Amino acid sequence: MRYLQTFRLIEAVARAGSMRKAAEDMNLTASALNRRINGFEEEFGAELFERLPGGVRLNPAGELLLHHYRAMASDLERVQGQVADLTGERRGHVSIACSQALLPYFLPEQIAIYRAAHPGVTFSVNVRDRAQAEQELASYSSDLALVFEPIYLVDFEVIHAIPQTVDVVMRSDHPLASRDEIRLRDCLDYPHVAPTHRFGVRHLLDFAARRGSRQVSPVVETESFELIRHYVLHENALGFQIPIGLKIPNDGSLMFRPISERDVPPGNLILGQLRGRTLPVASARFAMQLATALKDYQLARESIV
Amino acid sequence: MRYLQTFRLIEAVARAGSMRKAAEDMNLTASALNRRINGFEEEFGAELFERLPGGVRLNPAGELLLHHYRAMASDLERVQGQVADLTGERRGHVSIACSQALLPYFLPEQIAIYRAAHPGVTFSVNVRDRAQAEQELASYSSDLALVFEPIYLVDFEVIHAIPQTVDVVMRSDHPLASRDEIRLRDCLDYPHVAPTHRFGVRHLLDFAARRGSRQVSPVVETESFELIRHYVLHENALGFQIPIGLKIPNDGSLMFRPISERDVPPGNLILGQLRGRTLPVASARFAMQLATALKDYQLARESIV
DNA sequence: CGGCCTGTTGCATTTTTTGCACCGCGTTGG
DNA sequence: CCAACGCGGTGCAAAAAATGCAACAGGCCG
Repeated sequence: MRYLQTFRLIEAVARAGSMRKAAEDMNLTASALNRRINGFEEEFGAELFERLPGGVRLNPAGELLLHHYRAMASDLERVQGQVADLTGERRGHVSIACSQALLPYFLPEQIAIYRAAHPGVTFSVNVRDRAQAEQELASYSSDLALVFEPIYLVDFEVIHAIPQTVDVVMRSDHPLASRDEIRLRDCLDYPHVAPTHRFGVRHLLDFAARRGSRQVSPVVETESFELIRHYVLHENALGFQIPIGLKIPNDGSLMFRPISERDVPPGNLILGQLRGRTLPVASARFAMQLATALKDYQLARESIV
Repeated sequence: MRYLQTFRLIEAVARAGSMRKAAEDMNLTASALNRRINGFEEEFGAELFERLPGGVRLNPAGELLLHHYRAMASDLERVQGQVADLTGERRGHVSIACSQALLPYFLPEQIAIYRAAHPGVTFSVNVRDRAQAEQELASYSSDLALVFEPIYLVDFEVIHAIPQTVDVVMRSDHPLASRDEIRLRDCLDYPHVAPTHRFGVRHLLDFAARRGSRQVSPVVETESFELIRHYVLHENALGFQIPIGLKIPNDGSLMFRPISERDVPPGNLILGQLRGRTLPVASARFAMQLATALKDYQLARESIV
């Protein structure tokens, strides 16, 4: 939409922190950009940027306007999707911010199912930790968030939630593999590999360990759950992950078991969106599919247990 | 905002039903307008109008887009209001759709109170019946609605409600003036003046009369409550009105008494807005003031009775 | 059929936007 | 301490976009 160009320029300036840099990014002369910004500010009735020596920065008015623009642009996309629906074929784009655990099995399968029914719909999958995911929603960068143990913010609206235990991942020949019930203290006695504090799994572990006057002291600390899963095969250490990100490999080399709920209570895997926002049709439908799939997943697990 | 001009043109075309008429309204040539519309349709990816012989009409896609525009324009105004707040002085505009009963006393007083505190805020007061008022909200033509007995629609969100009896308005020398309790059947035996069916008062009267196998048969039927109040002075007939629109005149010529609640149950005077909409600051604050004033008004009446 | 209204298009004109060169200013670094 | 650098802002001419005017094609009505 050409008429939104000014807003895109404002956004670029805000991002670059400098008119000249933004001008280069947007393939424009600094002077042209400068005049558009000044012109808009005059028309709008207020300055949008603080002019600092060395660049510019959004002032509160600019923040407000930029937020309005993002909300509006997102709503326009929704309308375009609805119109595309009207004309027959289903097009659109779904952007989702999610935790790492969803990457190996759950999300790829769900996206494939959706795209089989609606080939015109494209996807963006952004891997974000629980704090980033909600900012992602607030800035309209993602339509949906599927996150383990998010830090609840006011703007976060829960669509669906399922509990997830924290599981121990280990080699089949690990001493703990034969235990009926795995206690946290047993895990901490063996070498273990854990995610960093940014992740919900670690948060639950730390909390539970402190309660038992113990401490999580990983031999390897990482931001990658994929690394955790592979590392335990080498050192025969323990890893931690939520079950939705786990699947017993065919060769039986790896196995996983929940930590006793007496020690570590289950966390929540939560599907959410920005509060009060009307999602584009494609995203709204995908959200419904995810909610159903999560529900089915939970029912299946309960019936096994 | 100059960049919204295309949308304003689209709205004008939709309103006029013809590009040439709209072009005249907007001080443009038909050719220029035509090209802007066609250009936008191409950019948008869908036609907005059905081309009929004799003019154009919005198609569903156009309806959707126009609704998006109105919502967006209203949100932009909200942002401008917030920015004005930021820079110190409170500016803004409040538009309210209301029933006639609010015109003589309640609304003028409330607006004056608000403007005394915030001289920068201007007002639009649109008199609408209970059906129109909600369409007024849905098209973003009014921020607030204050209506007696509205027909609830899905898009209507109640901010505050107070009950209002249906009162009889009469001259002090009317035979019913001395009665302790006024029954509906007594009223219907005397010549009476009533509003048309569009109004909540009449709706309640009709309903109550049917229940008693009677019928409202006014000697004068009108859309103006002001006329009702003045007419009863001449013929010495009975009029009907809700108490918030009534005040005993100094000369004591006119008086009013509620109809027994056994016959006509009280209706609701309801302050509402469009569901889910974030109101501009000025409107939101005025709504809060109105809600408080309505509450106080109700408390004051209850303490008298 | 002819008048009348509709949306649409080619072309000249006007208005707006852009690019280039330059200014003034504050920070930075030799 | 002064020169170099990067910043936002401005005057002016060129480029681009929007507009007005006139004319065209097509449906409707008397």
